[in-house]
Amino acid sequence: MRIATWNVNSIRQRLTHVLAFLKEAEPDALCLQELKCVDADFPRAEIEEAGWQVTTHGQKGFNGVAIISRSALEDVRRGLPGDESDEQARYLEGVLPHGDGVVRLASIYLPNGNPPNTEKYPYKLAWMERLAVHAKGLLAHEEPLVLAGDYNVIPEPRDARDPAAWAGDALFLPPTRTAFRKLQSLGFTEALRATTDAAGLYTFWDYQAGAWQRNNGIRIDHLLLSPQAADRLGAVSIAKHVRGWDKASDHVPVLIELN
DNA sequence: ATGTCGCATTCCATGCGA
Repeated sequence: MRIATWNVNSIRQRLTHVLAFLKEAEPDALCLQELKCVDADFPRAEIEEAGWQVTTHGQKGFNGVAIISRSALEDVRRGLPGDESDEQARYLEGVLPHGDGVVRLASIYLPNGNPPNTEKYPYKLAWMERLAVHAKGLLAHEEPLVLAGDYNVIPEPRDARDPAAWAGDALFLPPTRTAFRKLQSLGFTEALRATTDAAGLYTFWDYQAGAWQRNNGIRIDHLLLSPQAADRLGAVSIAKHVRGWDKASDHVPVLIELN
C-alpha cells in the first residue's frame, strides 16, 4: 500500500499537478493540505473522473485538508477534537482497507505559528497538545495508523539547509521541536528517519529569494507511524522533482510503502 | 531576510497568511 502526503497550496491552482502526480505515483491514498477553498469549490468531479474517491474538509480562503483514495474512506472524522471553539479545518481522519485488515489515516495541517510573539504560537502549541491527546487514543486501537501531513516542524538542524536562519522561527523553536518529540514518544515512528540519517532531505522550498534554485529547503512534511504500521514500512521517498514543475506548490509530496 | 504566491476584499490595489 502506497500513501502520500502533499501540501498543494490551493487545490484549485494545483489540480493539474495533483492529477499528474496521481497518474505518476499511483498511490492508494494521497493526503492533501492547504486546499484554500470550501468543499463546494473543491474540483471533486475532475478527480473522481480519474477514478478516485475524494473526502474533503475545506475552509474559505485558507487551511483545508482532504484525502484522495482508491477505496472509499470510512469512519470519517473532520476536525481535531479537544476544542469545540476551534473552527480551523486542519484535520481529517478515516479508515481504508489494507490487505485483510485496515489502515487508519489522517491528513494533518499543523498550524504555522508565526510570528511567535503573537497568539498564533500558543495556538500552535495547544494544537500539538490536542493532537497528542487524540493520537494517544488512536494508538490504543493497536492498528496500523498513519498521521501524515504538513507538521510545520523542522525536527532537527539537519532538516534545514540553513538552520541558523530558522532559529527564532515557530517551525524550529525549542518548544515546537519538544512538542514534536513528545508526540513521537507516545510510540510513533517518523517514516523518513526510520530509513535514513541523511541531511539535506527537504520537502519545502520558499517561493522567495530563489530558495528552490539555491536548494535552500526545510523538511516539515512528515508521516508518523504506529508500531503496527512501522512494522510494515518499506520504502520512503520525497518527490523532489515536483518542485520543478511549472507553477509548483512550495511543498512536494512525501511517499511511503506499507507492506 | 524577504527577490513569491494565493486568497479575499475596502475589488484592478492592498492586507493577510504563509
